[in-house]
Amino acid sequence: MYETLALERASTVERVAEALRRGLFAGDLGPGTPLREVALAQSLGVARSTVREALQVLTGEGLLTRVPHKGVVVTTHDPDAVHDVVHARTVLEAAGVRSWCDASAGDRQAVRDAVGGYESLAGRSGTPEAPTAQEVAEAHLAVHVSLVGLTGSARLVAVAESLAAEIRLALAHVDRLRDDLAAQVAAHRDLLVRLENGDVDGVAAALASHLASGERSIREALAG
Amino acid sequence: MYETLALERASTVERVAEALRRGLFAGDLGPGTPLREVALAQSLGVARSTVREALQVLTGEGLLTRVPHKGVVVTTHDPDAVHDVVHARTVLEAAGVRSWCDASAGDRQAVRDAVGGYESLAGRSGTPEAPTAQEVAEAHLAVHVSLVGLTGSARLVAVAESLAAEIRLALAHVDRLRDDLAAQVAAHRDLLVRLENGDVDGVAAALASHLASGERSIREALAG
DNA sequence: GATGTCGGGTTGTCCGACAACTGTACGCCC
DNA sequence: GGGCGTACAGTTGTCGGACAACCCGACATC
Repeated sequence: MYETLALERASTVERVAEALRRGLFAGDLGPGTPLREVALAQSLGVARSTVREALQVLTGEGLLTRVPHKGVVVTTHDPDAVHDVVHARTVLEAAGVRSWCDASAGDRQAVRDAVGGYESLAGRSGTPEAPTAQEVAEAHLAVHVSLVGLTGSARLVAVAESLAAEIRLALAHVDRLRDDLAAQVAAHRDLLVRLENGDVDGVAAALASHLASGERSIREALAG
Repeated sequence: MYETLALERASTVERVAEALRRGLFAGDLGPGTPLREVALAQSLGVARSTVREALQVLTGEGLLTRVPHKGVVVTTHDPDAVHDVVHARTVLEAAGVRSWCDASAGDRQAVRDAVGGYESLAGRSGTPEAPTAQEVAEAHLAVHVSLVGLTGSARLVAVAESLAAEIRLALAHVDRLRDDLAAQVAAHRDLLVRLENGDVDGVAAALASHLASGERSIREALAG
């Protein structure tokens, strides 16, 4: 009984971390921006120790970088780091695709749902309730994470989400993927169709090139 | 000039975290053991806030688990968690093995060195300077991590190390792998030989069964 | 037996303080 | 002018203490 009940009590640390995350993804806090502990504590109305804990949480997630005795700054992504993240995602998602046949029905359905969500979001573009760039990026990344979910490993999914967060951070400032949104969605739907048909190797290859092209556009955006 | 110079200044937080890690891996702190902040602060001679930061670091690494308003305890591994970790490692190491041909010479050499280190350590067994169980486990895990290194992704290596740490924790209390140390070493040497011969698929399969058997012995040890 | 109350122990958060460290600016000397 | 030592302001790293919120078990009550 009462299985569906739950209550969320966010600690102050978690609320501070969440506020910073919002600022990060919204682009208010660009890469390299230093985060001063006292200033944050004052403007948020919390103690410095609380801010420190929140900063440490985000540092653990790779969003911030701590330099001893100098402070915490928003992580900057050099091309090598971008490549590393994309490479890691390629490995994880390829592993997920390869286990499509062995995956549980629920995990497979999660992929279908994620693609469907991406589609329906894109379908709203141009209407009064057009999705924001952030929502689109979110839905897009959800598709990719759901592929990793096919491995059935909660830990790998957590890693994939962490990697996605890093990429999202790099994209927060350079979002110009919307020009070909329809094509993007179609490409992902195509991947799913081929998966359902058992074309595992083909999907893996297509995925690799999809991610590589994504990496290129991020690099260009960072360089420009 | 001076490229080889370096100096390590460990912060107090890091020293506390390291001390706790030692206790964890040595088996002094069994799964489920609660870690009281004030008591730790007193016995280590540091402030409570410092202990809190160290605990948060280890919590981020998955070694400890924080329960709100109740405290931090040593993470306990149910069979599902063990399976998840082993499964994740299988995926990562298989990915590494598959990229043997594309890997850099340095990464390949790292595998050879790791296997060599494992062998030389095992060769000392029975002599006056016999290796401790902990050293053996360390060398064994180093081999597996080096396989992930073949992917060339620093982030995946970091994940592999974190997973290895979790397993090492589960093994800290149930170490009875030494009975067949020579066979273990030989099996890993065999993997390397087959890799050098290009038998990628064979190695991947052997690796999977090796990890699965490792999982079995951990499960048995946990159940017993 | 279910419910209400109380008290001890622990965490969550805040505050204030100070040493250690970093980067910069200034003055000095060769 | 360039190298060197020093002083200074800003920031982090660590400390100690304080108190409310909270969890849990024991006890009393209905």
